[in-house]
Amino acid sequence: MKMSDGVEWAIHCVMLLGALPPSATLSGKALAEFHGIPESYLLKHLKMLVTNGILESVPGPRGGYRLARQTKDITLLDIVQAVDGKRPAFRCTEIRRRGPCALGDGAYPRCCGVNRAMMRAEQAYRDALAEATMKDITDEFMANADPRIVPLGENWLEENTRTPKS
Amino acid sequence: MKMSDGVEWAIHCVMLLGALPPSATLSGKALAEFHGIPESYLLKHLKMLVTNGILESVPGPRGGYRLARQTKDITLLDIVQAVDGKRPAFRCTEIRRRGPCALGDGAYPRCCGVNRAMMRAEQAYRDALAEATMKDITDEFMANADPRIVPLGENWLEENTRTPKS
DNA sequence: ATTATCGTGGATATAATTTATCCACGATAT
DNA sequence: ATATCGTGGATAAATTATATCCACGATAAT
Repeated sequence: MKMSDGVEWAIHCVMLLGALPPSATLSGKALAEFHGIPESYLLKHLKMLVTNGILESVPGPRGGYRLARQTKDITLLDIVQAVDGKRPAFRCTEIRRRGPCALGDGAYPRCCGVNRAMMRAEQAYRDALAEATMKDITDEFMANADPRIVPLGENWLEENTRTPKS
Repeated sequence: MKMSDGVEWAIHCVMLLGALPPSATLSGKALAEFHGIPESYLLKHLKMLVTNGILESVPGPRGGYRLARQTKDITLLDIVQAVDGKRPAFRCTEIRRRGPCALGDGAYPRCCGVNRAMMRAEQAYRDALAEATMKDITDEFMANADPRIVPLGENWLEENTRTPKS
């Protein structure tokens, strides 16, 4: 069971976009370069973040991506579900209805108990992800980062930040 | 993110083996037939359950598989980790160390905060799985199953159960 | 107006992983 | 001796993840 690498990319992109002034943007190209990841594939994931209301996109020159809401209102769960989808990892195939001892569909009014137990565990996972806001993660990152990184990042942002009219 | 179908197969196999008398076995073929799943692939997963000390295997005629310990001492976590492995779903690729603003390895003494948050969520998931014993799941299944299934299952078990010498 | 920049969406290729099958082998009970 | 059963390795097929490319519409600068 492996989560898409795009989730990690998306989280770090949201972190970086959270450092921008209001309404400013970063282009997909800039986001890819900053993180050293393939641009053409990252765009797919950024699009999913736009579709799910986590990012806004601005077309045209000086356009790019920016946060659609504050980092305190974006959780890891939001990003994971936007990029990796909302389908459960465990997919019940109704094994109990197969084989020589199975009965007709009417004999299984309740959801399979195995499935219910797995769903409970996945809910605990989602609850924990929903507890982690991007603001908390970003703050923790800034508090513990090597001091040399701050001016580097500020300098880079200054060169790459776009400010569209709208 | 999808979990291997083998996990569901393995759980139901453990459930069925839990209904056997002590030291009795079911062959891989019988387990596959009962659940209507491919035998040759199921054997791979059964082997993992043996390797991880959840099942015991008995070779030779009248051989097969049986539980290595009681269902109350087997949790969903045991089976999930045996079949699907113990590697985390989220694998940090250290994105922070890439790109134009990255520093040398010495600048990152602590584990990435994103990774730590994801690990916390996965730990909550594992905790929930460890709470679910196969005894609980089996008991719940028997209590809620259609009454017609019980004699069917008992009959099938009687025909397919093997009792090896050791 | 014209042009260059940028995100969107679809089509498509490549790589990795999952799923599935097969066969030779050793162990064991009849 | 022989038939049954699990083990382990090799291999193939199917599915999913990863990655690239291009035509298109929108926008800002000139």
